[in-house]
Amino acid sequence: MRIGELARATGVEIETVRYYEKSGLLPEPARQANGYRAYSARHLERLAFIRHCRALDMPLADIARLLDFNDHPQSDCGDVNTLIDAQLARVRARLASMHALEAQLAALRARCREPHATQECGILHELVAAAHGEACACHPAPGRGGAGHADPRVFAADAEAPERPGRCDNQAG
Amino acid sequence: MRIGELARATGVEIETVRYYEKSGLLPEPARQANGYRAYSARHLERLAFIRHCRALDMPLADIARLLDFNDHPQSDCGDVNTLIDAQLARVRARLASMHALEAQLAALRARCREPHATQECGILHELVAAAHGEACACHPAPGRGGAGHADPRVFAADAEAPERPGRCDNQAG
DNA sequence: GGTTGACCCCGTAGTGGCTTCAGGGTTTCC
DNA sequence: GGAAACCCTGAAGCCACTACGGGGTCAACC
Repeated sequence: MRIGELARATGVEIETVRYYEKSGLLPEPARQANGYRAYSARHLERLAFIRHCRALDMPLADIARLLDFNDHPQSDCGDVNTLIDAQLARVRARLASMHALEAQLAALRARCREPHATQECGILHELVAAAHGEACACHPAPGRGGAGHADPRVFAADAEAPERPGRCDNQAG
Repeated sequence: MRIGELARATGVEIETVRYYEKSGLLPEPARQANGYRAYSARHLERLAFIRHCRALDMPLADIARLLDFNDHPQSDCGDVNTLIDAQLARVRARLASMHALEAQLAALRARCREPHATQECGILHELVAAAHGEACACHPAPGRGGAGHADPRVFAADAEAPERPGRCDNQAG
């Protein structure tokens, strides 16, 4: 099985397959006489597994660990739970902030229904007002002490990040 | 106002402030005799605006365009609408796929309640089965024709991406 | 046998939005 | 006067790819 077939069979792009190999997720396949990669059924299986986990938005490092568990069935699977829990926590945190985000954007969009000069644009006025610290959905208090902005980092950090100083104690206004 | 004060006032990290300057979002400030950056109220305002837009998860390129509209109040604001609409569409598409994701992860997690050997781990079994093409929440059909996996690219592409061949017609099994 | 086109190889660089690092200088406080 | 806090710059690292450049291989067709 050549790389193109493998790619078609799993729905993973050829470049991505080579990338997984380089990153150590997919073992190096045998080579044909001409240097082409020759994949086995085991590769197909493993790549499909990776693909599925990626569809679950897991980081490659976590997938590597799952593959490792899979390769060593004797080990305790407690860490699998932890791993899935962490992923679930990440997804839920993201989901929560994205709901807030959607509400804000929808409200923002409602401020401007028809074309007009930018000067009177409700959207820009709202954004500027919010930036000034006036009330808005994600930025309630005009000075200090409010819940403040949703932290942009929530998409990257959250759940298992080591503690860091907050960035949301907005004092402008 | 030095960079540290600006950073504290807006809740943006110092490095990020410099990064925004380098990317052209924030105009270069004046310098003190010792070379330190000296920011004005206008910078504070602009950075707060950027921060607010980033909290709305807008790409920096879009923010640059909003700032440009803001700087030219005479222009028509139709593009502001388009921009917010695109952002809203992106967020909604992401939300939808994240909801599906959460359901899958929760179902997966339910397969494994207590510690045991990896060999009997319901989570791994489910993942492997799914990768094999057997039924699972995101991968219903055992061969072809199902809705297939959620496309990982949905987080990057979606809404306004140019048409591309689908990657989800999984034929493994 | 020459050409076309599909397929494959490799290494490197680019994406976005930062973050970190290395290696310095300046200011402030005790 | 020495330590700590602050500031500077440029470059590299992060993630998970994606794209590019420049080449080799192979089967089919004229």
